[in-house]
Amino acid sequence: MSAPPVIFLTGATATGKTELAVEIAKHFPVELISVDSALIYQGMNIGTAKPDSELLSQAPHFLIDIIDPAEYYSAWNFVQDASQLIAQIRHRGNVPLLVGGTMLYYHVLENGLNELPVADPVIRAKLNHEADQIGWVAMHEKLAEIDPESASRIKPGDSQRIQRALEVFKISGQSISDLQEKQTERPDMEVTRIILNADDRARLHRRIEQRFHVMLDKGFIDEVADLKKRGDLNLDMPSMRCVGYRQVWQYLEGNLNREEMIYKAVVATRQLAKRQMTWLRKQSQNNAFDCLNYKNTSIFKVLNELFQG
RNA sequence: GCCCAGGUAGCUCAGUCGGUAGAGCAGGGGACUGAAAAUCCCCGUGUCGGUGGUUCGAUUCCGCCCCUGGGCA
Repeated sequence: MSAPPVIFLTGATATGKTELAVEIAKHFPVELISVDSALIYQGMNIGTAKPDSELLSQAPHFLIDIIDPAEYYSAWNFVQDASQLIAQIRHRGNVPLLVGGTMLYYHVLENGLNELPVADPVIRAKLNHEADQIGWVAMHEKLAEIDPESASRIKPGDSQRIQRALEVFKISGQSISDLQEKQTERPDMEVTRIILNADDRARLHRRIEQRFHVMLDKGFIDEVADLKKRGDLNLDMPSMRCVGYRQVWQYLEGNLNREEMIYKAVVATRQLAKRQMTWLRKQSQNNAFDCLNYKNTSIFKVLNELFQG
């Protein structure tokens, strides 16, 4: 059989990716790989809109619940994990269906990553300490001395990228711009892309707000309170910077009242969706199916044709 | 009913000693190579509550009206 080698199913948050993936899995020989930088965390279920255990047993997803919230994961880790899984799934004769909304992960999986040094917590801490004293603008000036090219590309306010560029130089002695200039090997992969478009923005915003209230009803605040109680997590960790978790954490610390917390969490989710759509707009200029409404079964017609080859 | 304070961008407010106005947030667009649900960049015309008056010119000063707080009855 000549099935499509890899399917990417993506879309902004709250557009129904998971439901569609499960539906597809019922009808086609696919295995699901989650492409989501928040679903990787164990114990972060309600606020990440993680599919529940019943759904997961119906339609198993790889790369969900793979690390503890105190641990770090990265785009590079994702590429390693996903590539391996894709190969295994194909070996079994199935089609990998990648589903999720972390657009950087899709991007690096398709386009490859340069060989760069891995993140080093000690160096990052040092750089943060230095930045606390002289400020990120001054750090940016230091970057300009060692690597004018990336300094011109990275904005003086972009602390995260300034830190990374300095870190790479400290570890490797080479500038990140030099290292990134080298050609990356592109994985040999034919992608069929399904993008769930948010039909209209106002409706998506309403759905986001309603979904957050449902999360609260399901006990989201308790979930965060339990994580906070552990004592080894903090707001600087990627896990606790996830949309919703950050705001509820601040609420639990008394820095936001309940109303502010809800408002800010909803706003943060909307802004996330907007950033995702910026990536998607670029993508849909390529070979995307834009499925405004998959329930009209048009998507299944397309998939049928694909799987029949 | 009287007194006071307000009514300016979607919201909270600043301001114009009279020459039609600007911040924060929201919102929109964009960037994106080991934190990415992260991090960052760009974008501000709105009957200045209504209506009369003074004035070359009123959102700004004056009168009246409407609305919202608070106080007194």
